[in-house]
Amino acid sequence: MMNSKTAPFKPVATRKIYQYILEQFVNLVSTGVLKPGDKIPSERELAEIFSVSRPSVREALRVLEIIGLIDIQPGGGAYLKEMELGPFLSVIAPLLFSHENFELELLELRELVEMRAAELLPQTLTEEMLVPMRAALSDMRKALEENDKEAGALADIAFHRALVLMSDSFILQKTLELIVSLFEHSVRGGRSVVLERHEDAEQLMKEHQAIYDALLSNDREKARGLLGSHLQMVRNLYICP
Amino acid sequence: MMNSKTAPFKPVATRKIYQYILEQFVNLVSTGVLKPGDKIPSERELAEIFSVSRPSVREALRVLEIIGLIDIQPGGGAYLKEMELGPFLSVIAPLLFSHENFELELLELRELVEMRAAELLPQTLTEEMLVPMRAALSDMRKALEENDKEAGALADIAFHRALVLMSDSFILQKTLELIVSLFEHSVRGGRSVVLERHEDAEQLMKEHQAIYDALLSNDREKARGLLGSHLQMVRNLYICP
DNA sequence: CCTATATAACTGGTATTACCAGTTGACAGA
DNA sequence: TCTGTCAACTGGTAATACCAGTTATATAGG
Repeated sequence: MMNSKTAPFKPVATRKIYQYILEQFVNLVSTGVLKPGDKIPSERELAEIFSVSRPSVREALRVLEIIGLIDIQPGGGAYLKEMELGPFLSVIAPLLFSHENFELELLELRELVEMRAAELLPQTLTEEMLVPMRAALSDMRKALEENDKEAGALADIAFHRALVLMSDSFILQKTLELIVSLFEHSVRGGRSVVLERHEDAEQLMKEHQAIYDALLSNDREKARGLLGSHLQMVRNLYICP
Repeated sequence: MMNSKTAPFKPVATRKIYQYILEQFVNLVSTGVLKPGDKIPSERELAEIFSVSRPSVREALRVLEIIGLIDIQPGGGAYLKEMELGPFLSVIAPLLFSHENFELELLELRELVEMRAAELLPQTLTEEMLVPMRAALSDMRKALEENDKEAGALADIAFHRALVLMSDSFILQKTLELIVSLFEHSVRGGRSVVLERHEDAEQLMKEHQAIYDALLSNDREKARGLLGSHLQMVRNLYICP
């Protein structure tokens, strides 16, 4: 065998065709040339454009589908969308959730993220910044009145999303999205997010309202304290439902 | 168009063939039937086993490759491995790093994770628990003497990995892995992890040593404080290199 | 007998072709 | 105008072939 010292050559990287196609797509998306909603040419057209066979194109599209960058409608076509990790997570979820206590640890991580987001809130909160949070709050109130637990859970998530959004930290937002997605893919996820007892939902609603009020009066410290106890209560609800 | 209220039917979910294959693989891995190192039957065999065509098998394998669950050697075969997010991240990295300050925010998230891990350390630290950390420390010392910056960076990561490992929090470990992987895929990543100035490396080394010493004497509070200032310094080094 | 080389039987990568099932839109008939 | 049909798409799947590698075996040389 030839020693690397005698032959100072570097291995020639041989990438597969689908990787080149993938790279082009990702680059076009990240540079903004391709935007969500855009329609992707048909597989046959792409094969011709890239001068490759249709299977190669399909492998690239398969990956784009898994990373949640395109939506493929059989008979229709493929459309770009805002990247979402759902499809990917639904594949690897069984691997993650085989670990004991994973969901509880997820909640703890969420606590960490949101408490940090609360620290990073801007000095002064304008009325405008609070709009998404207020919307989530009113949604939650309506859901509570109509006893629509599904909508209530969604509004709950929207509230916390709105909070992290105000922190203006890209990575905290992404991390929260990841946590939420993971929770949705958990075994108990679908049910545990939806509160069974009406009084619990009402209690959570009040806590959200209190946090919002504190933020409205620009008392960030108070809001952070309320958020902390709120998250702790959510965790308790999860442990003993 | 038929209203959903007049027709209480639910859409018939039509899953694609590759998804069924994918599901079987993931389930077999998560239940431990298939383990890392196992060789996967050839594409032709799998096609026969599943009674599908080879392209369908290939699409499933393509996804398994992207999620980093198998290693495909052209001409050789496909082997299962411990799941790693590298291949997946290398695809979506351009999408994430198009955001300004993403790397800095990554460091901040790491700070959050490690500080939390330091909180979760067990009450009493046995000699055994500290073995990985001590190993990383000695690696770092050796790398410093030999002026091997590459090895030094690796040992640095290993040190922090060892710290989070002691927290016994699965999700914190996974989150740190994610952060490290993301950093490796960043544009500056490869270079910025490697310190240029020798005196900086020596300084970091001393701080690591101090953290280790504090843990060895079971002074968790002191260790946590040292870790905090250490991480802050790393961030400063990153901002003004 | 042992080693080295050549050969054969694999492997995955890619291309080609074909057919099916579903969607879509235009067009003709009521 | 509405409705049904039909043609031209779309993606999903299959079958087949060939190439370029690897691996194992067998064979020829020492």
